[in-house]
Amino acid sequence: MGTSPAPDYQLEDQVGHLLRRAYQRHLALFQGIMGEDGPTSMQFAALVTLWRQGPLSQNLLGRGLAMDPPTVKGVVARLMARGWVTRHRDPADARLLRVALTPAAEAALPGWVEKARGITAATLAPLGPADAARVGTLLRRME
Amino acid sequence: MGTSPAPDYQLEDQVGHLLRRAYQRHLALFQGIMGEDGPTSMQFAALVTLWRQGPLSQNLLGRGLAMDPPTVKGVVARLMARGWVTRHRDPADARLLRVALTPAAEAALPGWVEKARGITAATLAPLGPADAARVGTLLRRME
DNA sequence: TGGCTATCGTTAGCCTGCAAACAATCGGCT
DNA sequence: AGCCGATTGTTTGCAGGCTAACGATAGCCA
Repeated sequence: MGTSPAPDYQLEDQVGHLLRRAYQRHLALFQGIMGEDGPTSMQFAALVTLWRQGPLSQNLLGRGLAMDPPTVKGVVARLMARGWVTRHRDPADARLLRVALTPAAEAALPGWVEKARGITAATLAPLGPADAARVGTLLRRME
Repeated sequence: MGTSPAPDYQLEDQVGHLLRRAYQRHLALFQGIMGEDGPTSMQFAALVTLWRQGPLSQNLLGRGLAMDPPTVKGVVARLMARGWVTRHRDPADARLLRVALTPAAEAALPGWVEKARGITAATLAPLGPADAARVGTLLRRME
């Protein structure tokens, strides 16, 4: 006679589970719309950040994206391998690695941003415009 | 003269980014409250599901948790290593691997569920009760 | 019976994420 | 000059997550 399962703890009702599921669906939409040749979700986030802010140190880039150093390193390495980013030591401060977009990435970014708008729209599609705005506000307060 | 960055595409406003950040914060709270000796987020989800539903095949367990087969395999392997779960071939259907809780896990589960309630509360703490309910409803519609 | 198809699980390979320990560099302060 | 603390990046090791390709079993149906 083990303890009986807590009858009022429903996994499917927990915020954590709901957040994971919603993010999971978003990532699937991202990959589907961006396609094989496009960047992954985090790769795109890094590229857009570099586009808007110009070359950044690995560390600063990571901070803007809420990624810890080992993760940034991996993402940047894959961006380099794909030819979308270069990495050089900062001459003024030898600790920094300046990450910069390549021309290829700059050329592709406008198209990717358009797709990204579609991805956001698809993620929010089940909600009306008013609820889409609401969920944005609420999630921002939960960060 | 590269194309100028899309001025109205703000990464921080995209649902995907907000979902990731909120989930990230939730996981940090989970780990902090559950502690070193407790299960991880997904390990706990698996254990609770087995508690409520009884022994399940690996596949069914994964379906209940929205995990694909390779991921389930890893989670179950770690649960076995921690002594919280056993795994046996189903005598009636040789394809199935029946996963079942150990007495150790059953004994610990009530305490873990209590902590899990605290984790949900902590995740939703920035919101009032009304907004907490709202975000649940909205996320469920986005799944 | 024999074969077809569906289901279940595994492997390999890739990507994201975290903590902890470590090396290198910089800046300031003595 | 010399030291110390802060910052930056790396490595290692672990956990989760996906696709694609593959073997084994079960169930059905000709």
